[in-house]
Amino acid sequence: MGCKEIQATVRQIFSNYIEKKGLRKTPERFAILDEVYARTGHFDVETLYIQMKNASYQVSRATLYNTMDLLIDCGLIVKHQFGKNIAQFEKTYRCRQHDHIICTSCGKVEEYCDPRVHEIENTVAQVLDYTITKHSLYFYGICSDCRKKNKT
Amino acid sequence: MGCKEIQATVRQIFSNYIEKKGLRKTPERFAILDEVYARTGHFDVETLYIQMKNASYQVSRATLYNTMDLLIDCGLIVKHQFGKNIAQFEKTYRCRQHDHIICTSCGKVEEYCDPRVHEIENTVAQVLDYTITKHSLYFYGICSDCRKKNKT
DNA sequence: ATGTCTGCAAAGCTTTTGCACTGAT
DNA sequence: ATCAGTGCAAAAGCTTTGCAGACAT
Repeated sequence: MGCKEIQATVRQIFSNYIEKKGLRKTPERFAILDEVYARTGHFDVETLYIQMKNASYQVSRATLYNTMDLLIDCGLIVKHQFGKNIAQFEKTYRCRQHDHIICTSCGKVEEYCDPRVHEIENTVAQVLDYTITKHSLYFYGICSDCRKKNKT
Repeated sequence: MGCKEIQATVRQIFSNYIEKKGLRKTPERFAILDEVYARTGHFDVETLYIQMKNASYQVSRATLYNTMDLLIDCGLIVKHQFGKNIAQFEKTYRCRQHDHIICTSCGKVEEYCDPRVHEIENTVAQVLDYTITKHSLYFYGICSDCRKKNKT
């Protein structure tokens, strides 16, 4: 599936969601969705704002925050708080579900996937009687590069 | 081990830390430590500030934030970001290590402990070559109470 | 005595809100 | 023609910072 097809598909998902919720299909909302899906990796609202200001489409911060909430609600993006006060976002469609490890020395973020996370999720859901909708798992530590540098 | 003994012990830990770092043993720092360890559960800086203002000891927000950083650094408290922008803190000494599940409907926070988290940690550390110092794991969902209410 | 720590207030940053205008339905 | 959505700017809320005075060493 190429970039164009993914764009078309997520637009369709978003479109269905908007209809279902009885909201309006504004050009801003789809422009933001495109911009989000053109990005790779993590980003924050301010970065997206600057980028869209400089590029073809102008949007306000208010609309960006509003649309982020919609995209989260329909599952097209996820929101992270990597220990800072700046929320980081990440697209999810056609992206393998994964968790993150952050190097506290250089700030590098890497991804991994371990099926045991879901096993734990199932156990916790059963024991505490929750309907779990999402999880967030982060490991923090020192990456091998930083370990070497510190020894020098 | 009673409350008094815990207070004495954590004061000693903090005292050693301050000496090792070449910092000063100010009354404010120990007053904040006491207050933190007198609390149960999670709290934010503003709550602590109000409480200390109303109680025997007056401290500034600046000192509170400063001291929180020290207490985190010496491992006497941990900092959480439960998806909001308000940092939540929690004491750690003599507290069983645990993770959290948050009800997205009523905001209730419950705790659980699953040994498989450490197994995942070990695997990730080995595969990606990190020295992992901490992790944060949160599940989000709907608790049984809220599920019942929504059906009414 | 020295220089770190404190308190206060101001500033900084991200996010939210109020309001008038715009545009999707 | 409605009224939800947008943009702008102001406000809000948590956290950090600058600076003068206080006090631990």
